Amino acid sequence: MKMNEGVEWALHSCVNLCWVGDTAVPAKRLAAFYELPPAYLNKQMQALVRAGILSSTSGPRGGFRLARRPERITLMDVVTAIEGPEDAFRCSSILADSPVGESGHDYAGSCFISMAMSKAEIAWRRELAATTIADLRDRVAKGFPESVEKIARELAS
Amino acid sequence: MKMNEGVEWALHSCVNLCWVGDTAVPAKRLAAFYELPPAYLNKQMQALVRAGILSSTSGPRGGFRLARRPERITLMDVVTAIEGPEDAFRCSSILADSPVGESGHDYAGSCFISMAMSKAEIAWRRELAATTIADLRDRVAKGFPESVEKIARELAS
DNA sequence: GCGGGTGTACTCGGATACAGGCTGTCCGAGTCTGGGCGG
DNA sequence: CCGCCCAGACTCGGACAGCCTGTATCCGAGTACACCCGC
Repeated sequence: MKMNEGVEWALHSCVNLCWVGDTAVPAKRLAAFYELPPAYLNKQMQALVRAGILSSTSGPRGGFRLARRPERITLMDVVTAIEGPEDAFRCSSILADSPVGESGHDYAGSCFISMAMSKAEIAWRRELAATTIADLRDRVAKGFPESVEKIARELAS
Repeated sequence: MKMNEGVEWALHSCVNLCWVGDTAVPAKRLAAFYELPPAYLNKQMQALVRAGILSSTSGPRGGFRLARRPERITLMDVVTAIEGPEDAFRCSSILADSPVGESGHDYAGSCFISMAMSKAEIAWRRELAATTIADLRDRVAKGFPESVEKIARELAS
């Protein structure tokens, strides 16, 4: 169970986009900041666009920008955009194939094991939804104020 | 991010092993209960043995049994045994390759993004650790008492 | 000098290869059982 | 009748293929800019 590496890239890039105001930043420059493969980061950004987290512009002076205020973007939004909406644990209803189960029945909501695993994932999602990109931005601004200007300059060049 | 299917199999099998007392049940019979591939389930059971959750016996009348009381086995233990101890989100310290980072430094404990993701995973793990195999066993006993005897008989045959 | 048209370069977006891990299978080592044999 | 020995079968354990998702890349469609030409 390994999370898509794009989640980390997407989160870092979203926070970075907070510092450049409303100007669009191309994937190439976002990738250069962390020395990431530009085309692959572009693929991840596309997922964020489809999820309505970013908006994209083509052509010269184009690129990506935040589609809404950072206060309205949670970590949960970003994770879901990259990983998809499905839970990590998926009840395959093996009970349906057992002597004590009913064939063809969906046990995702009734099997105690599935319910316990779902409860844990909900706790995880709740925690992710409680933090926003703005929270991260503020922590960086408070903890490393000297970096902010440098990031903005690097992404603008 | 999809969890190993063996986790579901292992959890079901652990609960089932609660009903047979201290007798060993071979992987072949555990697998037959859910019509699972026997050799592959055996592979997952091996992981539980390595984690000290089950004990195994070779030869006729051999098989797997719980290595300790179900009250002492949490869902977290089983998940860790199958999936490994690593977190789903792994900080790759991309900050170290950025203009504002220190090359070679490990940012797993200082990067705000990594910290936020870890906090969510801890909530998930805490929830998993709060439920034991005994809890699941009791819920089944309370909710489906007529199934218990049937399971025990099926696994003994 | 000014406006319009065109060419160019830039960027996103999706289609296309490559790799690693999960899924599934097979065979060998070890062990317990059960029956046969000898005392 | 009892105890020992041996053959057989059973089970775990690790080594070996196949597939599917994540990783990485490339090329085409669309667009905005900048330059050039004509008025």
